[in-house]
Amino acid sequence: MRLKDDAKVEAIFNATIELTGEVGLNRLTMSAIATRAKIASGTLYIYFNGKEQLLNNLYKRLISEGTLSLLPAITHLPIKQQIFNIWSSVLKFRMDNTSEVAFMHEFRYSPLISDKAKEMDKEFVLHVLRLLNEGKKELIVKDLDNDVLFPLLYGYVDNLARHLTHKKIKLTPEIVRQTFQVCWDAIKA
Amino acid sequence: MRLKDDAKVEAIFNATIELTGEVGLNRLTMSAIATRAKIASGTLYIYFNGKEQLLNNLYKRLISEGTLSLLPAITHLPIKQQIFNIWSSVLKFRMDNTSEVAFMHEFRYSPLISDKAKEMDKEFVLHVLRLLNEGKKELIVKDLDNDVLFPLLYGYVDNLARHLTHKKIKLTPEIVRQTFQVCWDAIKA
DNA sequence: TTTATAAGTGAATTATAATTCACTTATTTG
DNA sequence: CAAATAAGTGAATTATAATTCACTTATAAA
Repeated sequence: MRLKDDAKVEAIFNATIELTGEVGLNRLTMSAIATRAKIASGTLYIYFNGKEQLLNNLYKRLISEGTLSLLPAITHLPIKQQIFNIWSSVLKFRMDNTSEVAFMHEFRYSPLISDKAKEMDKEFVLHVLRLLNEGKKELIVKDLDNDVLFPLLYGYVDNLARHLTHKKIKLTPEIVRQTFQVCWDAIKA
Repeated sequence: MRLKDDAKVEAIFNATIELTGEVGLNRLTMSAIATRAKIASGTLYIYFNGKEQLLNNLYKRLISEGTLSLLPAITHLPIKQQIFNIWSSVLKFRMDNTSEVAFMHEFRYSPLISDKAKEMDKEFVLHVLRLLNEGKKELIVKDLDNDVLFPLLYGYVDNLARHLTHKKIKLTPEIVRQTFQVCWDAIKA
């Protein structure tokens, strides 16, 4: 018997990301994915039950690469330092993987997304919320509800990366520094 | 002869907004729109050339309601006050019109959007950028590039409104105050 | 080697949804 | 009121894209 080919899954995922960037989720077709991945359309159904499953699997994979793997291993640094590290790596990831991020964004707000996929980044969010809470305990972060603080960090990084990418502005250490300063001023006590 | 019926356009727009919220742009069909608007599918094509035109027209209408009309008439207030007024009205608009905002968001990042529609909010953005520039001149706003400052305001309001809506948190004057304070601390010199 | 099994194929099928059009109806205007 | 014109209808058509399946190939295991 023959075994499934990991390289094919990669090719399928890459094709999906590329095509979504080019034509969007709406006009993304299974046959286009197959052609781009250099396989037959039927083969897609050997690897995935259908379009939704394919997209959800890709999304879950990207979320784990784009969030969990960015959490720093070292957790004994000062809070501000830890938040800076996360800010910096998330911003860098989003600037370095624009097609992937575009896919994630479009998919996240589409009705194709499954509940399970939606929950994938929960662990990452929880980590940041814990940091904010510790910061409040140490009196270095504003004593405001996380529902008010978290959207600032998330909304800013999301929009900033999109904006810089759109205007073809390269991410420099200076920009990382400046934007973190803006963030920190926003949330610091 | 018979005249076109403005109320029908309204019904079509409302149906489109509702349905997009329920099933998303992907599964939004012309027949569903027609049924919901209580008209025949063919009638849609009397009012619009097709799906793209319908969606783009709706988007343009919503943008002008959701941005330009929110710009304050009075322009002689202090910069900080003006920014607060805009912050407050944009946040309120976004919390009060969640279906419309969801449509706008999904459509904006879809490939169906026309270049002209994309430019609709330019005037609004320019107004805010002018305010930021004046703030810098008065030394009350950080002397950073607008490419760094603007995404904070836009990203935060966008994400905050979505987050509060999702968690069914009502917008109180206290939240408006707190979130503006966060913003202002972020951008103030 | 052989063979059993599952991957791989892509034309054909099926499903879905956009759009058209021959016809009916309402309303304006002379 | 009658005629003209454009709105309004929805079944039929057309377009598009998901999915299937009878068949071919590759390869792991005997």
